[in-house]
Amino acid sequence: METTPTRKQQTHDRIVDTAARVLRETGFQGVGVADIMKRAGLTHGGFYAHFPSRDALVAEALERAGEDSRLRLERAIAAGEAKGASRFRALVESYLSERHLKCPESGCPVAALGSEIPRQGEAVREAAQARVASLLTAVESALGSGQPVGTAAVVTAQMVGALQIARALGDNASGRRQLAACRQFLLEQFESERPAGR
Amino acid sequence: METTPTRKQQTHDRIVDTAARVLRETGFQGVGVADIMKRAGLTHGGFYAHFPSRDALVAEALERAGEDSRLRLERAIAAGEAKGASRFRALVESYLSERHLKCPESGCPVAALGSEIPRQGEAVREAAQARVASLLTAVESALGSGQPVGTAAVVTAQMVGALQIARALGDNASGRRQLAACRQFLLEQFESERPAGR
DNA sequence: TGTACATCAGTGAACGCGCGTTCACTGATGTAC
DNA sequence: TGTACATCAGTGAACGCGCGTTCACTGATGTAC
Repeated sequence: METTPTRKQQTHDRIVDTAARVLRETGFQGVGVADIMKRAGLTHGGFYAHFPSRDALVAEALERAGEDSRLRLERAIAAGEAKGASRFRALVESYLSERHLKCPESGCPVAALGSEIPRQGEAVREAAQARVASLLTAVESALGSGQPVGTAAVVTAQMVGALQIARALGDNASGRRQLAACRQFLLEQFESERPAGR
Repeated sequence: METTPTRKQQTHDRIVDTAARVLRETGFQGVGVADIMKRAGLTHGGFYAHFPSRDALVAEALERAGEDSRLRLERAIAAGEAKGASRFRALVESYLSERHLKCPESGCPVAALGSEIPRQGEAVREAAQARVASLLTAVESALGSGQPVGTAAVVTAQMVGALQIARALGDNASGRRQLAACRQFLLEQFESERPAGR
């Protein structure tokens, strides 16, 4: 029963999308009710017709950001496979790409917000934990079979840490060196399985 | 010419120490002028006799937090060596300890604040970059010689990412599993050099 | 098809609150003679 | 050693501002007949 969305649902969606971008770009505290509404082309007064509180929006935006990012990764993996790369190589090259370094607003929310998660209220923290779990699952599924238990945890930690350190260092030579070192290591270490046809 | 600190210098020091703890516990936005002064046993009015702005305090607190954490790590490494462990093992076991998981306020500021660094003002960002560089150096010096270029970057990324993901998951079984997986991997992979006397 | 009315989505002013910052003042410490 | 004064560190009230939240209202959309 896939009905066409009502006007209100469309607006709700637009607000969440806006917040999902701003959230990754400016952090949890950067999501202000009035600002998000303005960016979505609305006035702030209507906000509470859509969300019971600011935190509810943040939790929803986090979920949206995670879905965005997961789909983006999946597409990159599919594109890589089509070119003959392994799923794991495609994952690593996409996650640790210079594009992801430069554009947190369309990237992984775990990397963009990691250190702030433990300080959030319960609803937001739970939404964030679901995103962490989803990222771990995505990494697990990109790894070839036959990797020891805990490999997804290792790879995920390294990817998230690498991106954060590179972003902290800045979009310059030291940041890019940090990314490249981790990219190279992960591929040498874990790209065990060749794609079909090799 | 090591003079005894004046009364004002002592107070300044106490404020910075307080802020260095609160900063790691509650993040950049958690450092409020009035709150920090109150915790240091003062009223907020006197703040600007010590610092030109809130940001100046944050930058100084970040530096202090980094020094705190570096000294703590060095002591742990020395203690580990005394018990016959390699420097690298001591580093990893200390950085990825359950204590560090539970107590961000006395731990590494890069792990506690990583994702927020790119969004800070220039002075704070520069102080943070110095802390990242210092952490990379500490890891480098704990690694045995003969590791390929970029190994410190790899190890640092993994440790920072592991701690953040573990903290996001919470101080429970899943958080501890995350830590343990990375601890084990790092030791198996990089503990090449045995301490003197073996 | 056209009119009357109810419902709905969004507006904009207002609120209370906490924040960073400023400043006139006070009480304690230190110095000059 | 004791007194008079200058300097210093810290106090507490006040400011302007931005934030999350509330609410009476408006104009558009949809429904009944």
